[in-house]
Amino acid sequence: MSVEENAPVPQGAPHPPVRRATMRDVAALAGVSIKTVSRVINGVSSVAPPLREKVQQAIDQLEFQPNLAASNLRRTDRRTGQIALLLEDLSNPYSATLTRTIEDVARAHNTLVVAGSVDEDPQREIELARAFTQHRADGLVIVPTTSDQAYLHSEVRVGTPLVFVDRPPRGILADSVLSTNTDGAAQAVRHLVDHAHRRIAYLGDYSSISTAEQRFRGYQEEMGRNGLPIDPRLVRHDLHDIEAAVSAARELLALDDPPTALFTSQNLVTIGALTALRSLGLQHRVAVVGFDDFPLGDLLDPAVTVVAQDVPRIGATAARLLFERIEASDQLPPREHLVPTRFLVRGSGEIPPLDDVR
Amino acid sequence: MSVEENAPVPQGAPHPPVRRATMRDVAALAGVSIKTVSRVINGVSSVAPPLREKVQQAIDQLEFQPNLAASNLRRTDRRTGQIALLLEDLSNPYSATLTRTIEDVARAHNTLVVAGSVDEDPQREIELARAFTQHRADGLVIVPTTSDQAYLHSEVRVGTPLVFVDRPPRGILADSVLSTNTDGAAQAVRHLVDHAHRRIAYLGDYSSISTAEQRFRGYQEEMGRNGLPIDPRLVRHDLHDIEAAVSAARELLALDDPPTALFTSQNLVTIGALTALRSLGLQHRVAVVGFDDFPLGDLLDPAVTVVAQDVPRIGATAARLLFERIEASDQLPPREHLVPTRFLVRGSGEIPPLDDVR
DNA sequence: TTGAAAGCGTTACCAG
DNA sequence: CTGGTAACGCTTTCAA
Repeated sequence: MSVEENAPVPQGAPHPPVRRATMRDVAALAGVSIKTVSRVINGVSSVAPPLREKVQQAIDQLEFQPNLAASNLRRTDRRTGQIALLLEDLSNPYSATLTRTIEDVARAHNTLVVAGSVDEDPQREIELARAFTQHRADGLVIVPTTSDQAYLHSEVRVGTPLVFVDRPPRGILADSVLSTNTDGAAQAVRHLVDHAHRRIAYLGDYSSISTAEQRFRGYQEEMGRNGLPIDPRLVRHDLHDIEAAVSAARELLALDDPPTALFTSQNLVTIGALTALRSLGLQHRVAVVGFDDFPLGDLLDPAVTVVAQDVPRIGATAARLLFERIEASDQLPPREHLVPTRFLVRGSGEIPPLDDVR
Repeated sequence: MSVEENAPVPQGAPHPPVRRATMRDVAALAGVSIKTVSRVINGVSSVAPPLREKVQQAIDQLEFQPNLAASNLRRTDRRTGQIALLLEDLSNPYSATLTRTIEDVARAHNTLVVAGSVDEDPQREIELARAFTQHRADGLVIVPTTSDQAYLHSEVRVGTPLVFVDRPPRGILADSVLSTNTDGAAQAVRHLVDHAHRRIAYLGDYSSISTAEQRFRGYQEEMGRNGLPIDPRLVRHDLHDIEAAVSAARELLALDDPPTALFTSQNLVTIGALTALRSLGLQHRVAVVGFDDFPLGDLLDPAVTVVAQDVPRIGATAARLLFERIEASDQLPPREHLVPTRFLVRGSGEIPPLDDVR
């Protein structure tokens, strides 16, 4: 039954843990009213220095920590000091970087970040959004997976700030922050054309994803502008993971008339294509330009030429928009923000076409 | 006073947003008491079906969303349904994977995850911990940066579950989940020795970091066990970023009697060393074994042999320990959990030593 | 400058 | 099975 006498303090002591001190406890110990304690904690000026001193001592002695939830319940501004992020997958670099950038802005606004992974599962998106709503997050940043976000109708109605990232909202009007997907893809194709390629393959993610669709459009349009026909055998949609991309790339390269260059519309697809090329010993013979940068893209041999999304800027923009709405009184109409992609020339996109067999 | 009649609903409507419905509103509309609404929402069985039906209709009509903060304030179990993570940096793969794994466990416990980056700044750690505490997170997972966590004393006292990851707690007793750093480092060195290396350099992070210290110990001990002397010129501490590692590696390789193998004790240091080797054209001549895996480590040429931490298992273990304490009534004494590293042979660690000039 | 009372949205307790 | 009343920990309102 004895308590450890020397530090450190053990976790899970045999006794029921001590109750947290409340303002009432502090007030009692300091011999003042609860309201005075509140004033001291909130730094309201109108407290006489000696009183303030006594209260502060009581706070320190009791190791008092105010309960923000209780505080916010009564406060006029009704802010919980938390914003929520609905992400594709917290563990992928895009989501992780986005979260980090938003966190930095949030910190400046004295706000914490709660995040969840949706994993391209619409049901999960709805559940997560509901959970965040019931926790009364001050605002939501959403990388949507659902085809329609009308389920957020009631949140819009009560004025919860919403910012969509990567993919625009459907069924509701809200701010969004998007990359210039079509332009970026067109630039990639143009780069390959400028390097004398004519048989350029497209390897893309699920075509139901709006970004994939836009990137494919950029590919199509740029091919057209250069008078190049699109060989349907060189177009592969719906590649969502490395495995699928490896197989698709291998099949393309096994054609009688294989492509001399690959445009891969997404991170994992690029990695899959590179893996396939490497296994065939073709990594220095077939050109590759990928959409989305990835870690160590510059350490590979050849280094990978990519259309990089400016994720930090996307995150910062989204966070800025969100806090503008959280803190502003007058609400402006929703806007769509475009963040330009950056083209990073690093080697794989500058490989010349293999000599054709004519 | 008119409401938009057609979808989509605009964000930032000119009218002041509608007030959220409360249980009181639902009760009034359904013609029942607030308590009955509460029962319906919490799925308590003892509500007559017809009543339940009426209440449910009112809930749907008003788009009522319960306020969890208010609920938790009154509830006996006092859980907020949120756990907090104090991480090194949300955007690095270790932190991101850890977060994701913990999120998965948390989801099964109907709990959300709020996370923050400490950036190796002790002051930031303390501030973040205080913020999480004031939000009354149900438990904390901490990758500590401070040298002493006595500042968490009051949290331990009131029984907030705490789990330390990657580095053990100091100044308090709490659960921890650690990798087998010393063993893993020793295994790396042994591997190099088995491949006939004798001049093996150590490149490590800040020696103040306990994991770096342990990994260095593993290096020392294994060198000793093999009767190999440690040349102080081949030991470089306090390399915390890629830049520093590049410089250090270049210096080592410029020695009259350079190392034939490098053991790098951390992610960024490994990348720096590889960068230096590549720039010198030595990537196929000098062996490298790194601690910590990194994305695409298997796509480089040569692929990188590493001692990989099992981050998913670390995260799952930490989350499991946390929820055991959150949900258990009887508290066991804190434990230290060791998660074994995995040795991944991929190429860079199997390069034989260059012929010495004797 | 200080404090008493009411209230935030919900659940606990105990009658009916 | 249902509801009234008190209470959670804090801020607001208003009076002293």
